[in-house]
Amino acid sequence: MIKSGKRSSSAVEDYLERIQELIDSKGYARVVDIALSLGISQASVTNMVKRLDAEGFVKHERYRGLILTDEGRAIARAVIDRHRILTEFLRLLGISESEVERDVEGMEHHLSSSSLGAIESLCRELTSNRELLQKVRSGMK
Amino acid sequence: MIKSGKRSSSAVEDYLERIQELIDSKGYARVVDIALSLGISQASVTNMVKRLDAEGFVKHERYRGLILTDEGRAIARAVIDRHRILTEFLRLLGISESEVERDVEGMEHHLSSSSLGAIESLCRELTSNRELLQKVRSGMK
DNA sequence: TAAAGAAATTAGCCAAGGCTAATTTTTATG
DNA sequence: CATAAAAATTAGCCTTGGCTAATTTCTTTA
Ligand SMILES: [Mn+2]
Ligand SMILES: [Mn+2]
Ligand SMILES: [Mn+2]
Ligand SMILES: [Mn+2]
Repeated sequence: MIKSGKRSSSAVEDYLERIQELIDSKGYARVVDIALSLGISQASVTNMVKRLDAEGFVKHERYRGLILTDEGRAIARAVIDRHRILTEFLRLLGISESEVERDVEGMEHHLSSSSLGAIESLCRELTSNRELLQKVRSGMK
Repeated sequence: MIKSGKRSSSAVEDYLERIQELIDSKGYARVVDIALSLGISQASVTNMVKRLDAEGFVKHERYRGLILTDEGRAIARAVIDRHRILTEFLRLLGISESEVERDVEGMEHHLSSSSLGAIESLCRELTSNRELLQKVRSGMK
């Protein structure tokens, strides 16, 4: 029996995604780093961390550190995956880096795993078939 | 000189999209119809209509009707376009209708026109090349 | 080891976008 | 044309997720 897990908001997903990325790259995620890298205030991060703890996505010790629960990590990994695939997809299509970032950061919260799988398959095809890729790229206004 | 027009929220875009669709299909958009078809209360619609009027997206006469301004119509048309292309794209990939609807309704607010053009081109290619489409579809888990 | 500085938290505020209940206005109908 | 029903609005509430300013706790350093 798998617990269903209610849909997380885009904001919650962005926090979990960034927390996991910080842990992957520096080994820990401090409030100040989360704030800096998401471009929001430390106070806002403290509030959200309290919420993420209450909802069981992180374990938080006041004035100390922060770790992800299994559930929080699962959500973070899923978001990071969607981010990665969507980025690969739009880059393949020749979209400018700044537009890729903006589009992906929004779309990553609205992609079912079916759609993700389909786009993944499409990326594989576009990568292995450069002629196709050229054709698609040349068909854009 | 083209007025830049600040980014509209997803909620604003959903309202304008639906208002335009109602006008296209029945000739007018009443508060009660907007509420019914978006699945929200009439009171919430009245509030938003007031906001859309204040921001110049619709012209509203109290207890009377509602029309879109040029700016409102332009936004509505753009959202409807993104909705249509994304729907075509995910359907081509074989995603179930209910997932298509959910994904599209969210993603349509986060797609630059570059990305839209690229996906449009991709749809043309997938439509005219059934062998490619089969290959992509069979590559999905 | 006492300050100073950095990090975290709290308090209090705001806007967006929902809701229900009550009221007002318009429309339809006997 | 009076009244009932439908539509629209208002009033008042709530949650989410931001903000700044003030305060508290931890860490570094002279
Ligand atoms: Mn995001
Ligand atoms: Mn992301
Ligand atoms: Mn939508
Ligand atoms: Mn739509």
